[in-house]
Amino acid sequence: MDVTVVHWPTEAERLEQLRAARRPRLVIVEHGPPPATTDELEDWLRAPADEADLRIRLDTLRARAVQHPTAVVLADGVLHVGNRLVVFPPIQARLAEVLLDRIDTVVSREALTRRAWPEGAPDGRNVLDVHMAKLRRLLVGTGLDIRTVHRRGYLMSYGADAADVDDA
Amino acid sequence: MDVTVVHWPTEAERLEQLRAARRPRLVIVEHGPPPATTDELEDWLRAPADEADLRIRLDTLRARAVQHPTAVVLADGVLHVGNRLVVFPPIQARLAEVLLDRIDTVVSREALTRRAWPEGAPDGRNVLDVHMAKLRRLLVGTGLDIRTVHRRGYLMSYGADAADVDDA
DNA sequence: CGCGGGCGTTCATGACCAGGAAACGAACGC
DNA sequence: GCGTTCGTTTCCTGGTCATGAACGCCCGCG
Repeated sequence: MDVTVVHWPTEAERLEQLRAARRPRLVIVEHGPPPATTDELEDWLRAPADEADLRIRLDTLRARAVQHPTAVVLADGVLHVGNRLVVFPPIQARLAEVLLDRIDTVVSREALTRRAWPEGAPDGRNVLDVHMAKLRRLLVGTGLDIRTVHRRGYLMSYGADAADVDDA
Repeated sequence: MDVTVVHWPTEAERLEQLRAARRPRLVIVEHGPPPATTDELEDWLRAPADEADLRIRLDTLRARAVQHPTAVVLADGVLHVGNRLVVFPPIQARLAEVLLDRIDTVVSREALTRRAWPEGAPDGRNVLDVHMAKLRRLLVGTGLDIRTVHRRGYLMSYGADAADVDDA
């Protein structure tokens, strides 16, 4: 997910497109007032832009974009986050599905169990825990994050994971 | 909800407080790199700040703060503040519910006790106090704040948390 | 037919959590 | 000051979760 630099007001139309696509963007304001928005994926700078400052604002935007990883698709045991692909074994895949589905809300262990083992769970007292642990490990680096809510279930959300920003 | 202007690095500590309280703030950078964050309630400018630009950035921050209502939703033991999620244990969750429900008004200890322990309170003379203390701790960083009103109960409101910043 | 990899399950152990109780100090209001 | 109310910390107990390691199963492959 990279940040686009766009000039204003010369490239107004391009800016429009970027906004619509919800892509992070930095506006270089050549003259006049900067374009108005409250979108946190947009920032601006005045025209003779200091190189270092520009880089800093770009970094911030990039970091924000990662925090809200626009895309999360899942199909066939494959999770797609940002530009990363993770492959899950069947059980973890089903768990991830439910959790994503109800992201930011608590999902009971019971619901999870039902989805993970549609035809009856095994009954080690502990199976779910183990699979959650494995799932967690598969998720590191994706910006996705599972918190456990004591005695109530689990909760998936976009993480304080501190995604590793590898820029080119 | 107003935006605070704070200088950097001179007032680093004050900035810390504002962040914790999740109050919108504009950092005036006197020298060196600006403080790092991805929080959309923070922005920065270099020191000889242009008056008009400053006003614009302030406006943006204010708009974000309103839009992104220091909002508070609660469901299932999860408190949603800004873009942050906090998970409460059952008793604190119920306490928080009542207090939020009647935000900015005093809630009697008695009412709190009833809600927290629907089927009869335990009777350490002191249980409620303890749980309030715990609740308070869970709330730091959310911008939410509990004041006690002697002999009458408790009162929840949005941060006086860092409102009056007069420290040594 | 034996091997190895991937996956699920089981087990053991230790960390962590919530709530209650008690203790002690601080703040309150007369 | 003084009794009372409130805040915070500490300890304790039952219970829940996390995690690594071992085990077994299925299946494809040489």
